[in-house]
Amino acid sequence: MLKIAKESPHDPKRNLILAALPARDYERMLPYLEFIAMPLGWRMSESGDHVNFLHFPTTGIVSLIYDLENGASSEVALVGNEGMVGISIFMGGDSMPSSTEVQSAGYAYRLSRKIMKQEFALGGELQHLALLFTQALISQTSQTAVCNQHHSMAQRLSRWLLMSLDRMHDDKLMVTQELIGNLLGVRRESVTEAAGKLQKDGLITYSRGVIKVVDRPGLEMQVCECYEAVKQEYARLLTTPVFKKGLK
Amino acid sequence: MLKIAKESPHDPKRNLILAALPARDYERMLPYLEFIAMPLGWRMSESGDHVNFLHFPTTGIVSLIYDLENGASSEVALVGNEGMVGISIFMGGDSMPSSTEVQSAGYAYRLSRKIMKQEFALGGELQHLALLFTQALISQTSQTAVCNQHHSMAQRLSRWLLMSLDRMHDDKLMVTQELIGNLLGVRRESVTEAAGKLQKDGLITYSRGVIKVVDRPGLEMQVCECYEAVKQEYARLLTTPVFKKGLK
DNA sequence: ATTGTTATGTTCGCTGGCGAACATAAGCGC
DNA sequence: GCGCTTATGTTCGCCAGCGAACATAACAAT
Repeated sequence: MLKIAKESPHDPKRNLILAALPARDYERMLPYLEFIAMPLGWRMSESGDHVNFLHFPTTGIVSLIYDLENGASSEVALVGNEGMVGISIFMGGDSMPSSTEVQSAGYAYRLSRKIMKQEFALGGELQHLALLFTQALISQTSQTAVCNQHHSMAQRLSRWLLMSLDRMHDDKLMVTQELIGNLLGVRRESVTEAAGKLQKDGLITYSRGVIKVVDRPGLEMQVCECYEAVKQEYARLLTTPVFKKGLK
Repeated sequence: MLKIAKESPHDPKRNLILAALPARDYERMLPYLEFIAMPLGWRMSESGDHVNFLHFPTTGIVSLIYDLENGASSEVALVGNEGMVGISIFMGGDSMPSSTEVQSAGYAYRLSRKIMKQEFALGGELQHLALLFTQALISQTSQTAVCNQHHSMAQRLSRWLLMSLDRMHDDKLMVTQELIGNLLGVRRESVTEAAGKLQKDGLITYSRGVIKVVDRPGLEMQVCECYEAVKQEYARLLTTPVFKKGLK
C-alpha cells in the first residue's frame, strides 16, 4: 500500500473540514470519499444544475459565479481547501443559481449526495462544520457585494490575489488577466491597468498567464478592508472547532 | 379570549416559515413564540453582536446591512414575512458581520436562542425550512453583489422598490430618499435623480418620505433581471414545502 | 526563421455616479 | 401665521470604468 505524505493532495485531511472531523465520523465517511481531479477551467456545475456531489478540495480553487443575461458575470465567492463546494445538497435546494468553475487546478474528495444527506442528518460535527462554513460563505458573498460597489479596481484585484494566494500552496497564480476580468466582472483592460500599477509599485510581477506576488505585505497594505474582514470571519467561524478537536 | 383575524400581525402564521410548519411542530413551539413590535429604524443587531433571538416577521421589513470603515454601507438583503432574522443562531456562528435594521415598521414573533437550537437539533421540518430560507438568502445576497456592479441606479432602485413592495401589505413605502441612498450605498442625490425619472415616467409618485407605486407592471418592465431571478429562487425553494404541507 | 496565436499594452471619447455647495419646499410646533 | 426642521431639487466639475479599436510582444508549432 502506498504511503501518502501529509502534504499530498491525496490526504483527505488537507481539506480543513475533513481534518476537523472527530475520528469516528471521519472514518465512517472515509470509504465513501472519492478522490477526483479538478482540472483548470472545469465547469463543475452550471446555474440550476441538480448537484450530485459535495466536493471537499484538498488543493486548487473553485469560483462561485453568477451569470447575467447579457453575458456579463461576477464571481461571488472563492472556495479552496478550507471549505466545500455543493452546499445545496445539505441546504436542501438541490441546485443553486450560481455556476462553479475551477479557477486553479487541483484535487478534491467528493461525497455522493445520498451519503452526504445521511451524514448531515445525523446532526453531528459534520453538520456543525458544514453550517459554519456556509455562514462564512455568506459573509464572503456579502462582503463582495459591498466591495464591488465601493472599492477601486486595484483594491479589488489585490483582494482577489490575496484570497487566491491564501488558498494556494505557492506564490504563483496561473491565470490570465482576461480571466480575472471575467471573474471580477470588469474588462480585461481594466485589469491590465490595475495589474500594471501593482507591478510598477513592486508588489507583483506577471507575464503571460502567470502572476507572482513578490511583496505580500505591501499588497496587504493597500488592499481594502474587505480582505481582512472576510479572513477574520473565516478564522472565527472555522478555526475554533479545528482547535477544539486538536485538543481532544 | 381574543379572536385573532388571519390578516392581523398577531397571527404567527402570517410568517410563511411558521405557516409551513406541520401542526405538531407548530404547536410545540407556539408557547415559546413571543410577540414583539419592530419599530421603524430599530437596530435589531449590530455587526458582531451575539444574537439572542430568532425573529419571524409577520409584517414589516428588515434590512441586512454591511458597514464599511469609512462610514459607507450597503444593504445585502431584505427580509420580510417570508423569512427570519438571526440565522447565525442555528448556523452556529452566534453573530454575523452584518447589522440588521428595521426598514419598515411591523411585528414579529421571536424565539429564544436556546429554544431555537433545541428545535433545530430535532432535524425536523423547521430545520429543513430554516436551511431552505438560508439558501434563498444566499441567492439574494449573491444577486445583489452582481447587481451592484452591473446595473444602473434606476434599475437598482426599481428592484429595491419592488422587493420592498413584495414584503408589504400596501403599495406605499414610508421611506426617505436619504435612507434609500444609505441602503443602496449611493448618495441621496443619485436616488433623487433616479426617483425623479421613475416619477416622470409615471411609475411612482412620492413626497416627503412616502413613495407610492402607481404602475407596478411598468416598474417590472424596466427593472433588471435580478428582481425576477431572486423572486423565482425564493418561490422554488420556499413555496414547495408550504404547498406540500397544504396538501396533507 | 516564419507564421499564427494568445496575452498584454495603449489610446480616445463617453457616461454614471461622486463630492460639494446651494436652492426650494413641505410639514411641524407654537 | 412664523420660523424651524427635514425632504427634495439642481448644478458643476471630476474621475473610474466602459466600449472600441488597434499595437506590441511572448510563446508554440513547424
